Amino acid sequence: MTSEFSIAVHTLVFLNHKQDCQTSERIAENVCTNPARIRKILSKLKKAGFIATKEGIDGGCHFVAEPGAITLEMIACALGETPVHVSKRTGSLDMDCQIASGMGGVMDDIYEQLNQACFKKLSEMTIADIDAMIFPDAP
Amino acid sequence: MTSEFSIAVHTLVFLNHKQDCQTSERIAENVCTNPARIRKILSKLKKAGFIATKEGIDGGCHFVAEPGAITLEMIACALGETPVHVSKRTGSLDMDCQIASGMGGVMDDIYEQLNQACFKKLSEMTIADIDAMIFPDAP
DNA sequence: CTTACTGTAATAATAAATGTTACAGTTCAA
DNA sequence: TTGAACTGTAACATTTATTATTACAGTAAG
Repeated sequence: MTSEFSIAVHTLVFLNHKQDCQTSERIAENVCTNPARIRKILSKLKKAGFIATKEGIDGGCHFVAEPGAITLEMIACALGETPVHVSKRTGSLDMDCQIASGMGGVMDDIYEQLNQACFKKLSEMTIADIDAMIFPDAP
Repeated sequence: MTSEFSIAVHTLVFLNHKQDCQTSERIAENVCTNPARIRKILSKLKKAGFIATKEGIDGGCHFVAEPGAITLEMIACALGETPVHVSKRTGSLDMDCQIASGMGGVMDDIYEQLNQACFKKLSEMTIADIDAMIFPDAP
């Protein structure tokens, strides 16, 4: 998982809380990163239909979805995140040994299962849930 | 998850299959990496009691545990792996905003839950299971 | 037509993972 | 008792992935 995911969740919680239009600069300030990175992430969140953006002066973005309906799984998907991933495969397909040639695929399967387990967990949490963790005394 | 985990599992399957003593060089060859890396990982697997090593000429290592009793969770623990981790935290504790100061901790909790889900999955797979995937026609 | 934004790409900097080299220590056997 | 073939471990180099920075074209409002 990259920090894009943390940033996206943070951003949505922020936009949900401040209902008015926010600029990428204000969001970046709250998240502690730079506006260009925020805009790149906003663009994916917009494609997924979670937020709406407005260009030009007085532009910015705001939350347009139902916070209780947006799960962290949906966000991770919108970003194309893979919670568990390993770049290097061990062994090599063209080796004349069932272990050396087969372990790469077997481990891929296992990581796939781990990802499914993660997505299942993420599907059980919504932006509304996170908001409630940050503001436990809200009405 | 780093590739150390894939290498460790591959190594244990390899050692389990070849019951005799194997050098780090042979293992490295099968895994497609270098002997020094293998030795570093073997040292952790040894501490966990999965293998025994022998120094000096004619040295090497061999599997000493019951393949059906060694789960992938035990291996991941022995290596100190964290399946899901994000280095950067968003926001900052000293900011005067509940979201900016609180999201870091909330996301840490979530990643912790994902890790638990992964470990649970990993606890359901043993070296014997992996061996059976590689050699489906074994007795 | 100027100001304050978004959208996006190119590039730079930083951090993490992996590979390489080196060498002291161990064991065995000639 | 010396040398060959290993392990164990650390230091360093390289590669790859992630994050930050800069830049600029496009848009909307006044």
